[in-house]
Amino acid sequence: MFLHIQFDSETPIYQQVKNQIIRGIALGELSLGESLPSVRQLASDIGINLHTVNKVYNQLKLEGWVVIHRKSGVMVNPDLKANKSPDYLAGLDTLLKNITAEAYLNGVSREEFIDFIQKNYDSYKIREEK
Amino acid sequence: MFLHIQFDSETPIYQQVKNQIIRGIALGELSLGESLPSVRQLASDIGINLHTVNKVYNQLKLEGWVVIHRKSGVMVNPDLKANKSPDYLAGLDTLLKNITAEAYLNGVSREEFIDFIQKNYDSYKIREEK
DNA sequence: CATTCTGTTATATATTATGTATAACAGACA
DNA sequence: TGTCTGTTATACATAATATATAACAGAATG
Repeated sequence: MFLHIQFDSETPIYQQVKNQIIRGIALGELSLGESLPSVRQLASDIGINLHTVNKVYNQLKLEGWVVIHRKSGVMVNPDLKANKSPDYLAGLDTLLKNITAEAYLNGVSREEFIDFIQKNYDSYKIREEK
Repeated sequence: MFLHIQFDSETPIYQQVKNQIIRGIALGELSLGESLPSVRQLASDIGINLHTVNKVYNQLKLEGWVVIHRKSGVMVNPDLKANKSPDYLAGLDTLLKNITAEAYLNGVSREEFIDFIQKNYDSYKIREEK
């Protein structure tokens, strides 16, 4: 797996795992329909508790990123749907307002900021399941 | 004051207050050198505890957003300095990678995203102290 | 000098979030 | 029958968040 967890980070472990899985899908490192490790396997790989992984998978399921079948386990949702819900957009709005304000005050120019966003977007490409 | 706190939010109160003060500076709603309410006053206005506000002011001081003088109280730092430290930039990098990945998967186009960033930046302008 | 306002510190308490530990359950599959 | 899945239950420890009450020390003002 491609996960790198910082155990001394202020960001909770489960949040780091969750973020990296979602990013993995966007980058195409995880294809749609691809199987993810079992809760026990991933927990063992990272060196964390089973329940922490289970929490991640559960949230990913609730948010539609993965589907879970008994026994077959967890896989990236083969039918990912765009979710521009009002709640999501409202949260994104607030988040970006705060981040850009701080970046502006810290001397990050609009051009720098946008260039960074563009480079990120250019690296994203959903990889279809085979 | 211009603060609007959502008490049912997952975002901690102190974090909301902190974000809104920083954003207030970027928007020019707070001028450099402007006095902020005392810890007790602001706590009373919002309807929260004195210590929660004190925590905010303390973090803002440590990060250089405000200066605090005994008795004269808290004011927006008249000599704000850009802080593009490696730590800050690394945190911003990780944060934006995660946000853009999720936005991409949720169907927010690069153009939409960038347009939003631009409009934010256009609204920022530090207001100098008089 | 006494009052009043500052931020600050100290204690204590309550609730929630995070993470771990151990165990067991039920479905699916070989 | 084992063995693998996710899932649930229970318990525990630690940290984060927020409140409550009280007191302290510096600075300004009457």
